[in-house]
Amino acid sequence: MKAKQIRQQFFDFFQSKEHKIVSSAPIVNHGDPSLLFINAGMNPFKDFFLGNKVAKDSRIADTQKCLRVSGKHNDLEEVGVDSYHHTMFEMLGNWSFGDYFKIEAIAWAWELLTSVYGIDQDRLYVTIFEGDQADGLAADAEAVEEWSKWIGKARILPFGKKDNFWEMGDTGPCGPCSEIHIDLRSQEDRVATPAKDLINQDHPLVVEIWNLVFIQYDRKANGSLSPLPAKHIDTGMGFERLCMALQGKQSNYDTDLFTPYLAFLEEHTGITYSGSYDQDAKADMAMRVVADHVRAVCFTVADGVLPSNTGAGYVIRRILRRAVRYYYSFLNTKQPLLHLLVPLVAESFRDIFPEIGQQEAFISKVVLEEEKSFLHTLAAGLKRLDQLNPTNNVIDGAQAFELYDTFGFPIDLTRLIAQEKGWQIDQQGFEQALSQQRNRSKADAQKEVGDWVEITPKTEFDFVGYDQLMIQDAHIVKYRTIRIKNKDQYQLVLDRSPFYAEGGGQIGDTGNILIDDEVIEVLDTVKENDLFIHIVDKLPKQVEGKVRAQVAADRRAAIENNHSATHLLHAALRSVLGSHVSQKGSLVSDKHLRFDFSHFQKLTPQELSNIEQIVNKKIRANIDMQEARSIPLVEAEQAGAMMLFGEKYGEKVRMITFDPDFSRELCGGCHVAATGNIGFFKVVGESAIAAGVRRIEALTGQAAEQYISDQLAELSSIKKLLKSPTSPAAQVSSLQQECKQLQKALEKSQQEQVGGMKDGLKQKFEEVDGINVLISKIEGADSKALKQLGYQLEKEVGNAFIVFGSQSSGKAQLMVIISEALTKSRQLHAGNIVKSLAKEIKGGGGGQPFFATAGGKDATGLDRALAQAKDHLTSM
RNA sequence: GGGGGAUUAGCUCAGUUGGCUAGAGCGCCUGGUUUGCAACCAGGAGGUCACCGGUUCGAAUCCGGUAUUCUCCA
Repeated sequence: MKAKQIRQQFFDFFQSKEHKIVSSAPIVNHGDPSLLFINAGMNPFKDFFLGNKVAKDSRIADTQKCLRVSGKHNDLEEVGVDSYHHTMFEMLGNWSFGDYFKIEAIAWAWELLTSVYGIDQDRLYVTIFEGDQADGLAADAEAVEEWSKWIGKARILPFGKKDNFWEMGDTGPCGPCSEIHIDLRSQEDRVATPAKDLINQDHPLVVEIWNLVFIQYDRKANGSLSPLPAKHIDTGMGFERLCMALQGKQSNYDTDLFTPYLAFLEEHTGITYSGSYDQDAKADMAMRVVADHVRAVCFTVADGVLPSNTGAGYVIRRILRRAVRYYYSFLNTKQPLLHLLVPLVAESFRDIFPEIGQQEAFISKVVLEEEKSFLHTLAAGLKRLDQLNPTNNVIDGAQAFELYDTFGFPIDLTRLIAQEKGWQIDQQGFEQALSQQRNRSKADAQKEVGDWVEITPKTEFDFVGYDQLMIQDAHIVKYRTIRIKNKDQYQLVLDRSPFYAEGGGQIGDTGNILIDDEVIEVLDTVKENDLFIHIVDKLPKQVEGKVRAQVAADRRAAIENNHSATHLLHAALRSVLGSHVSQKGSLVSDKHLRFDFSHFQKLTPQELSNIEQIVNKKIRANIDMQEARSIPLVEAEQAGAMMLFGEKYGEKVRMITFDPDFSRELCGGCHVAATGNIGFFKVVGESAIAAGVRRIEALTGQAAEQYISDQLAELSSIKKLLKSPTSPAAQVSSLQQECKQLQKALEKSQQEQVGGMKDGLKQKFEEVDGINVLISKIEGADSKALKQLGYQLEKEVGNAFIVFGSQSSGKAQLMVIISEALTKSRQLHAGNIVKSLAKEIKGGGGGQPFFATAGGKDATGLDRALAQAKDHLTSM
């Protein structure tokens, strides 16, 4: 059975059990710094379990794109080594939010696996929670009872808290779970070792395929458990493993989810994939690494993360580079390879995750550029490594670390090449350097977070800033002090607030809070989960009672101008450049706006001016803003709103429209009431920021006006200077040419001058002891010209000993030039001579045997110095 | 956010502890040669050594700052 069918059957089955089939949430977790990527199927539904939100449908099933690569679940270095670890994987799940519980969850799981998928019942085992004394929990008898209806008691195995009790965090919903394991070993192996001894032992063929979590308790802050009023089901089935089981394979990589990539790699590299998991089967491992990583990279890029050097982007970069490292080292490939696999990924997921295919060209480009850049990094590192000359054949830790840290050259590659050269690496030194770097970064990031001081117990917070900029009746909910880099920062939370917290690219509001005649400045507003935090300059003396909260109105108006203009720009870009344009980033401040979008070429001046014209036209049309503040996602979708990175199920969204036929976007930010407020829009910059991503910077309103008048002022002052009111550009161009000609003429004239002087000086040479000697004081020559003069004289006269003295602005200078042959035959050293002479002018100097200079403060000594010069010659 | 690099001709890069008039390959221009692929020979143009400041007799080179960029860590 093909993977595609397996997935479809899962959906069909749960649909028949009245589940709503929803699409996967984006793999990238925008806006939650504590979790960069979705790493489990239940992630997008967290709020339903926590009770923060109520699900519209109480039964849901889906397949969720997941990425496990950082944080608690760090599988990256495992991937490729074994048959079942992945960076990106799909998690099938069915969910009950306060609806059905263990009876149905267990019965349906069994039905799907055995009746629909036809898995041999003999190969299945289930585990249940055995209870925990510390928590005062008995074994999960209910689960045992339900399982007993379907499977023999001997195959229901109890396990402890570690394997069979699931908790989301330190507090909150949790409960026992029950896992279904499958034994895929051969008949002989099954006879030799009973499966029950291998469960939860990391055996590649005795694996968990489905975890049913029964959420029935609430973990309190004091560690105790209390029963939840509404019980939930949360299940997760690893799709790749399921395919392995149903396709009768021994490895996830042998399923049709991965074989297309392996086949392509075989053909492209000429190396045969043998499916070995032996430590030395490096090529096999490398192929698995590439096959796995290309999926992860495609999915994350499609969901809006680009390789970069921070945050989520850095994780993507590391995955991509790991793939390059492996094909570079073990597949004998030194050219970009990964991007060639992108079309295969797009094809493989066309029906279920169309976002890959929709952005195929873009993803390929991003991957290719990143590959190129890393291959370049590798080449530079190799060169550097080649120049290394280790003592005792050991590369010391600092050097290895420098390669890694500064030049991005992977340590395992260093090790590999070192081995080939018969060198070793001081591993300990490397680790030490690495941990020093970690500590530095940690020390920097350290901040002391003080406890919240609660004033008004409140869990709901209202943002009223869409409609009001000032309210009189807010209350302080809590406040705290945070110490960052030895500076105190004060944070305040209000029950209601007109202050917009930084998010969605829009910066946070500033303003003030008035309490009891005390004015507190609000320096910034930020969001922590759903909490709006006002960063203030001091803590109020009086914390109880009503406070007045007032947003700085002019600044906010400027922000709104820029935000609405961003929407108009986005729409204009799509109409001028095409619908492949999608937002890759955005910054909206009071000063300007910045919009990053996918597009492959530099915008022509014509395109830019078209875009400006469209935006300004829409501004002049003074279109009213239409706001749908809280509508279901589907409704927005049907209305044709532009979706950025996809949204997750169940979210209520806010839709902002400026003319239903022009701009309609999901957006949580602040906007003008009508586009006329924006006044004027002006693009001030267009540039590339990454492969396939361009950035437009623009100004609106007063800032745009100011920009234009500054430019015009500059132009008019240029015109004034040129005394040419009509065509300053032509004037400048002709001036440039004239300047160049003059420079050439000047150069020529200087050369002639030096030439003339040279002829005169040539006559002054006298022969001393078979050497052509010239000792002369030259007035008003700068050192560069003097040097040039000296060199030319030496060249033309030959066998020469030349000493020049000169002075300018009270300072004296000496220069000694000796023909190279003389420095050898007569043991003359210009540097030593000039040093000695320099004493007369109270200065110092030096140089090489054939050329040296010295400078001094005492110009009166110049004559004495020159007189002495000859002595140095004769005394030799 | 913190650490470490880099920035030299149109492009890719050399430039040793500060010391000759800053080089190479490719590309470009001129002439020659040649009906053979990224051909060969001779000559030539092209550089504010990222920018600003400092140290020094002397700075591409050392020091400080700024900008851009790469890289590792968080």
